[in-house]
Amino acid sequence: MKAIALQQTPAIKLHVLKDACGQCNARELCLPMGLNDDELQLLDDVVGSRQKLKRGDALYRTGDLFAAIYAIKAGFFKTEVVTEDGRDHVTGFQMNGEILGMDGIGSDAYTCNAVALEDSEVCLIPFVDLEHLSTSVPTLQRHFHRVMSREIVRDHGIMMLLGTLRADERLVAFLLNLSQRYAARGYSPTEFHLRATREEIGSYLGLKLETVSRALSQLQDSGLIVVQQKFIRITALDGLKKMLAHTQTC
Amino acid sequence: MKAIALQQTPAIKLHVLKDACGQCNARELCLPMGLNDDELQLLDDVVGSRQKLKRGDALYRTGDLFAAIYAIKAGFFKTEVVTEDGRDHVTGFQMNGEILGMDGIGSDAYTCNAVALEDSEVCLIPFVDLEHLSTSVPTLQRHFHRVMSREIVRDHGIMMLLGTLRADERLVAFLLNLSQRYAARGYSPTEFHLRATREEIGSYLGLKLETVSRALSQLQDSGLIVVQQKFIRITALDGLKKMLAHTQTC
DNA sequence: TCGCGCGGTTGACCTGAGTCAACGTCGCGA
DNA sequence: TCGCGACGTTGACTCAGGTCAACCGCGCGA
Repeated sequence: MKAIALQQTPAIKLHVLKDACGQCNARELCLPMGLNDDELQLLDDVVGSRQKLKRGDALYRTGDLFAAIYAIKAGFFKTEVVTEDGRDHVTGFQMNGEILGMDGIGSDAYTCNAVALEDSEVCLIPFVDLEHLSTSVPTLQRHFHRVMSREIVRDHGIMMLLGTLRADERLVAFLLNLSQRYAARGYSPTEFHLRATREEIGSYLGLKLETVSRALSQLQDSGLIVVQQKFIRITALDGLKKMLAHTQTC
Repeated sequence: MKAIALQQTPAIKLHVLKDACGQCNARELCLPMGLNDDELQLLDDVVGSRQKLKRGDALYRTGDLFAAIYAIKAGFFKTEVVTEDGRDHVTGFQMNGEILGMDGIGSDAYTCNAVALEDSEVCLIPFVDLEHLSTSVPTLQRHFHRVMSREIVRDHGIMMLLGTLRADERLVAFLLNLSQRYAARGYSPTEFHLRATREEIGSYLGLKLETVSRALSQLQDSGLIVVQQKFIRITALDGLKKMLAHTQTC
């Protein structure tokens, strides 16, 4: 095993230099998922420049011409839709391995703002190239469709949340979702930093910032979590899950 | 003009017999949008059986194995997500020319129920065939991506609605959306029948059925609409639009 | 180092929508 | 034709979450 790995070193070096998908620690969650080495190489050729963003920078804004989707290499983003009359609403929080910009495909312009909530890095993927490559790499085509479909399913989940859950239940669903996504990335599922403000979380959950603050305090008083500003420790994961599970059952 | 049309009759007859996309009156809103005649023929070959549904029939249910998406030829559907604990939530209403089933792509199983709200007819499109064809017909590939993307954008709009609008504003947004979609299909934008019950509308908008009823009555009292059971006549389209536009502006 | 401002918490009060209940109406099947 | 059941409307009351306001504390820049 070791010997084989060593023999492969030169080829791997090349990848490292290119800083490509094959070496990205988000690859297993990202677009390359399920691709073999050859297909991965083809995708590498399509993935364009990396782009670094500072906290607060917008990756794209509503109305910007659509040309590419973005894979998040590292960092944390929010997407928000804004109406003419100034109302805005956070539609999601995205972390490494997730894809940004699919909202732009339908109208050749992005329909929301994507803003970095911490210093971040993304990979630009020109959409025409991706479409072209996916005509010859069925695995990639299929996987891209899956990614889009899951975005739709995710949105349905949020619609359900916004339409049927109480304030504290929404908060719990949000925390459990974060917990699960951090776990999938090898981070602690029970200790993490919120990158969003109470106001952004509130916008996402259809609540006011005061309500978010109160609900967090209440969960802390119940001994389910510990809150220190943006730091969250979940002390009773099962307890949180139970809060969601049997709300209307009994 | 007339003569040319007559000359084409034999070819058209063939299509009519097949009852295919080329003759479907929903084609301009549906998957064939933007395809030329040759491409249309290829798509026709892929589109499988038609399927008729009675009011109340489910086209598919949560957990059913995913194999196809469906184009609505005629009729009206709702999609609803259901949780283990019995909560359910209507995520959308679909009419002719729209695509159902894209929620199933991501996990090889449908993630919601699609139920006919009136007698309806759909075209079954085997998904593997669609993916295969779209590798050789870029226009189709691109259009399918657009359709999925628009679904995402639509969902973002509903999230905004659920997160930020008051009950009466949600109702108005819902009515204006229906109005606009009927108009796009050549029906009256100001007179139509709701196919959904007050409860289904409420679920969609994150409201209780009583609130929907009250909001409708209130809009009628304001002279903006006339409600007779499921029949709606919009008497002041501008007035409704204004209700949404300048809610927080002044 | 200090002070300012942003983000967060908490309390008091208010209101929009939910809840519960009674009643009306339409359409269908016996 | 009648009666039943599903759907819809309306009223009275309740309460979850919004609003407004005061205060705290941390971090950043002068």
